[in-house]
Amino acid sequence: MARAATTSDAFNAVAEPQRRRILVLLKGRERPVNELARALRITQPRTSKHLRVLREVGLVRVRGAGQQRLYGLDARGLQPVHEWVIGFEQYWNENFERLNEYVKKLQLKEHADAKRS
Amino acid sequence: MARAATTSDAFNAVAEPQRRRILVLLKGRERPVNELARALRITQPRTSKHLRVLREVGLVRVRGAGQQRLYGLDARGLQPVHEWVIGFEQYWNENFERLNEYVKKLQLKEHADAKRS
DNA sequence: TTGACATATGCCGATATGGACATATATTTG
DNA sequence: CAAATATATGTCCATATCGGCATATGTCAA
Repeated sequence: MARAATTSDAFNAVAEPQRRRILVLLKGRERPVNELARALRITQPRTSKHLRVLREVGLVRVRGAGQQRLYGLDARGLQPVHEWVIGFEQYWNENFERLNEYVKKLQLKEHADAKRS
Repeated sequence: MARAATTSDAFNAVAEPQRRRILVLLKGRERPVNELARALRITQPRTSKHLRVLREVGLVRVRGAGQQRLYGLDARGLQPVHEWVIGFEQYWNENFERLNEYVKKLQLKEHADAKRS
């Protein structure tokens, strides 16, 4: 088995820098493919392929508008990512660092006390 | 150019389910490789390789402890991921959905009014 | 229908897996 | 030093890209 498909879930889809940029660009409003391609300075085919991946994991929606196809953000799929990551927030928090240090010192102290008694 | 290396950044490292599980397991305390392998029910070599990736992006630290090597969490590298995702929070928020609907209706109304005048 | 413009797809090449297995390395102990 | 235990690495295989290019598909206008 090779690496998981980028279309397997939001985690994989979002691992690609260009796709993250696309999602950011779609924050404000819907945009047609060519506009995205120009903004990202990548070819149109590549843009379409990234959009396809994003569509397959449900992070964007498409809507035909004449000749164009307008892509819009559907960020709900990012919620699982957010929930997973938020579970680690305390570990990079400065306060947690302090608490951590404090606990360590306490443990050392208790250990020393136990030996002494 | 092929897909970005899993060691290129936290986004890629975390795209792998097993690696996410490893990070979760390391939340409470440091653990040796074999313990992680047993917990994940994957082979030891595979576990070591996942740990290597996590080490290369700085999400875990290693510490020799006798024959064992204890891996510990260093979640600071997840902060960029969190910051990126949090930028989309408003878009999956129920309140935002409502606001969105409201704005759309307003726009429709204005459009109609403009026509009428 | 023919053009023109906007997108989507197919194919090729180079690369980086993730998993299984065998094996090298490192550390502790007798 | 040799054996035992814990890890790390190298190799092989199958697969999934990502990018570029050519080209098919779709839509609108004259």
